[in-house]
Amino acid sequence: MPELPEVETLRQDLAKEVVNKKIKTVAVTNGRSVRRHPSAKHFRALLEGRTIKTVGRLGKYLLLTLDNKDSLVIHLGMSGQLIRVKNVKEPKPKHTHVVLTFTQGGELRYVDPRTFGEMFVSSPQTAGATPNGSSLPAGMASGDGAALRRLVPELAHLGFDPIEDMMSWDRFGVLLRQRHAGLKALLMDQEFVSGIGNLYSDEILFTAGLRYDRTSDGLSATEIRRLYRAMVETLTEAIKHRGSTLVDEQYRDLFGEAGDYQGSHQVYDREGEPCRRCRSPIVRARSGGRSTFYCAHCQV
DNA sequence: CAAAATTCCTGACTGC
DNA sequence: TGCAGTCAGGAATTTT
Repeated sequence: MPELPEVETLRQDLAKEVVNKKIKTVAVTNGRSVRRHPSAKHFRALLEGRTIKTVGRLGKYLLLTLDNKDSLVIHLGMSGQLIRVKNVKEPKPKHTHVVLTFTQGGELRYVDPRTFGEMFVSSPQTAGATPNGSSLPAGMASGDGAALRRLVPELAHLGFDPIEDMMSWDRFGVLLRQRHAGLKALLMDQEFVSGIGNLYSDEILFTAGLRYDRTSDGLSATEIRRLYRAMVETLTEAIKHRGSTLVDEQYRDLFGEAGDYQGSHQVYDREGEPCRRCRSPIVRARSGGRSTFYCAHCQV
């Protein structure tokens, strides 16, 4: 399941591949993937003829801004893939639901077996709640979280982006103490911090040396600092490795290549295997309906 | 058959 | 009693 590092990898590649490309046609073969729109025709009409200007990201959402200030928003859900194809003749994989064909230079395909993901076009002006409708800052390549949020009112509820929106440990501590939630649940709460899912929350908590069920308002100053550092470092490292592709998972980058970070996993999906730090077996627990992996010795 | 995990929704429970 | 926050559980989904 693509989380922040996988989505960021996609963003970087999309920025090189589709910026300044003009969308000639849009084919929707599964309406569920564009379910926010009244119809597939509506979705198509908003995209055809538009040119992609920038590629941003907020949490797990990709934002392709268009030349008319609308944004094509993409969330991959659990099994979504974006594939850049130069040769339009290439056979379409099963579960290809949306295809954007460019005027010159191939197409962008959206593939999503489980259809939890979605695409939609957002208009800053019509969606209201944007008093001054200020336009896109020139030269914005990746995400200025505040600017992106202004552009896409549908994403206004998302919490800060841990990579784009840096903050002090003090500030992070204030946010933690405003809540009284289990650390894992909080890290996965997209309204608190956006982009972290089951895999990376486990990895971050291992690196921080904190158990998943510690409460957010019960951390010492040192622990707060460790958690913040672990969050930024883990995600940054995973981005360097172009994300995680699990054995049974279907995350692939824009060109169909696997990520490389799975080999660095400390706890995720390692039940019973020795902790890389202390050799004691990794424990699997259940939290919020999800599998949780941790080291009972290293994480306190 | 169960498990995997995303967002959204609802109902239950807790503390003040 | 009510309210806000937290949390568990279910739906939608397909593959292994």
